Order: sequence, then C-alpha cells, then structure tokens
Amino acid sequence: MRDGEMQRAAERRPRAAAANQAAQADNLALATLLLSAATTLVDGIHGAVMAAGFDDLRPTHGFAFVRISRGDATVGDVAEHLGVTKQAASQLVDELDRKGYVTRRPHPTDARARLLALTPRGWACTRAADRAMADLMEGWAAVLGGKRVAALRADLARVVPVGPLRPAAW
Amino acid sequence: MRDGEMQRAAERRPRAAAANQAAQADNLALATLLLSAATTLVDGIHGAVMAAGFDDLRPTHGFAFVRISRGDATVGDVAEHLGVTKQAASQLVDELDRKGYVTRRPHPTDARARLLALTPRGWACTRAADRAMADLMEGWAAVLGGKRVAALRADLARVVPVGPLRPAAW
DNA sequence: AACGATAGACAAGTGGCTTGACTAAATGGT
DNA sequence: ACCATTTAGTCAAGCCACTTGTCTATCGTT
Repeated sequence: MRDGEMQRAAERRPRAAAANQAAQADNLALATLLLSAATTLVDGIHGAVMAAGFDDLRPTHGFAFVRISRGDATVGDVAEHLGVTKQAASQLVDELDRKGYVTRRPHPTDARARLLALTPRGWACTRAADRAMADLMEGWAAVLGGKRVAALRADLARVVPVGPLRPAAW
Repeated sequence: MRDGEMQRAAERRPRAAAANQAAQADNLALATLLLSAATTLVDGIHGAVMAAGFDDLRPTHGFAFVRISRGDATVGDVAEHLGVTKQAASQLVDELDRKGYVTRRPHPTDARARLLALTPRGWACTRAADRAMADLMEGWAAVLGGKRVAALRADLARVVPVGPLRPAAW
C-alpha cells in the first residue's frame, strides 16, 4: 500500500486512525522513557562518583570497571566488552593506569598479554558507583515498591537481548 | 565507617553480606537491562530507517526530527531539544537541509530566525521510524502482553524524570 | 535613536574514537 | 624442530561530531 492510499484509507476510517495515533504516541512515550531511564542512570551514577572525588573519569571508564572488576581481564577483553577497537581500549586502560585506578601485571600464561586488575582506588570507585546505583534503585522502590521494580526487571529481561554493559554509541 | 571496618563487619554478618551482594547484582541487572533496552531501541529503529533507504542519517538526526516534526521549530529549539550548542544544531540542520529532509523558511515574525519544517522525504523518514518503533513494541507485546507493556510504561513514567528525547552523551 | 540581548552562521580547536602499521609472542602444520 | 600464520598490545596518524570563539543582522527596551 502506497502512502497516498494509506492516507486516504485513514481518512475513511477516522476511528482506526485515531487509535493508531494513540498507539504511536504510547510507543513514543515508552521509548522516551526508556532512553530517559538510561541517561538518568548513567548521569546519576556518574555524578555521584564524581562527587565522591573520582572526578577524572567518564562514564565509559565505569563500563570498563565492570569488566575489569570481574577479574581475568585483558585489554582485548575490555575492548570486546565496550564494543570498541583494541587501540581505543588500550588508550583507555593506559589512562586508568596513569590515574591510579588499574594495574597491568604480566599475564601468567601469555607473555604477550597483560592481566588487568583494579587498584584500591579502583575498587573504592567501584563501590561508590555501586552505592549510587543502589541509592537510585532504592528511590525507585520507594515509589513503585520492590515488587514492581522486580517485575520491571523480569519483564525487561524477557524482551531485551542480553549483552555486555557497553556505553551507548549514539 | 571506614572501608576496613565495613569489610570486617561484613565478615561478621555473612547472611546480610550475601543479601547485599544479591541486591547489588539485581541492581546491576536492571541497570544493564535498561541500557540494553535503550540501545536496542535506537539501533533497531536506526537500522530499519537505514534499510528503508534513509541511509545518510545518524540516530541524532532522528532525535532532531522528533522536535522538528512537532512544528514551530527553530535551530535554537533543536539545540535545546538535543542538549547541544546552537552551532552544533545549526550544522546538523544545514546537513538535513542539504540532504533534502528539512526546509528553512523565513520566520513569520522574526527576521533573524528560520522556521524549520520537514520535507516530504523528511516525513517519509519519520513514518519509517514510527513504523519500526511500532514493530518493535509489537514484538514486546507479543512476548509480554499489552497489559504488561502498559505497566512498564506506567511504572517508568512514575520514576523517570520527564525530559526531551535527546541522544545519549556518553 | 541607541543600547544590550538574541538568532544564526563561519571558523578554528578538541577529544575520543577510528584505520594503519608495527613488534613480540603464541599457535599450528609439516 | 622449524617456519608461517595468528594474536596481544602499542604507536602513530586521521577523522568527525562536537566544542569555544567571533561575527553580523535583527529584536526588544528605554
């Protein structure tokens, strides 16, 4: 069906057209809410982390921490986790090293690779981020109740493809 | 409480510590899901729009379309909507003009300003995006049911601050 | 009429990413 | 055991969307 036909058909079916418009508005609302939720989370956590004194980091660094804190991480692993090139990850890790958040020790079984680990400062930063995240979720639970927050999580888990926690590329 | 004390306290309360860890994991899971949901939406819509032949646009352009399609938009309005400088918005709009998606006509009451409007091609692109969004949401509804999707929207609306639909800045 | 404020565009600079090129070490086939 | 290929990581240069800085034309106010 071409656009002209669609428009004329809509004119002939005003009720259906109105319903479609309402559905479209609902879709846009949900999409907007999801994007806002994501930015609210990232901004909130990042703001709290900065306020806690770790003000030389960007959100992307936090995403790298998620992988590094899990242990057994190399630069390549971080690159894959973040969805960037190895070069970008290498720069990022180098920066984190210079700023005292991670260490690069020789890999036990591969002399080419380096095993990454968080320093005490890196762990402190991670704890600050976790705390901020918990605070935010506590706020949500205070409004919705723990049950609906859990339902939110469960529902999203059913429709959102699982993947690594990577920064937005838009 | 210093970190050392906290750690020792956690060792003394293994049950509480385990519960906290579980809660922390849940928080991270929900945060991950929300970010994934946002990227899934953006990538999905952008992919569909590109596949529909509008392959010279980035997601940011789509966010601009949202404001411009609402009508009565100037470059300044778009800048505020996107959360970028007027210069950046100016470049963006110029590009959209060159590519045939928007027109810049003289503003009826302010000779400094220019009134933005979508061209037929701009509208076609917007419709393609709306269709992609509807398809995605239909997929969600097929899994969760319309009721739970509506609940998702309602719950998020209660905890997420309302704001313009702007691209992620991380 | 004259003033500061505003809309928009031109120009140059910036920063985080990319592609390209390279070294050193691991892997695999013969 | 050897050599070719692959892989981990880094150095270097380029790219591009954004920024800050500057300017003109026009608006609103007094």
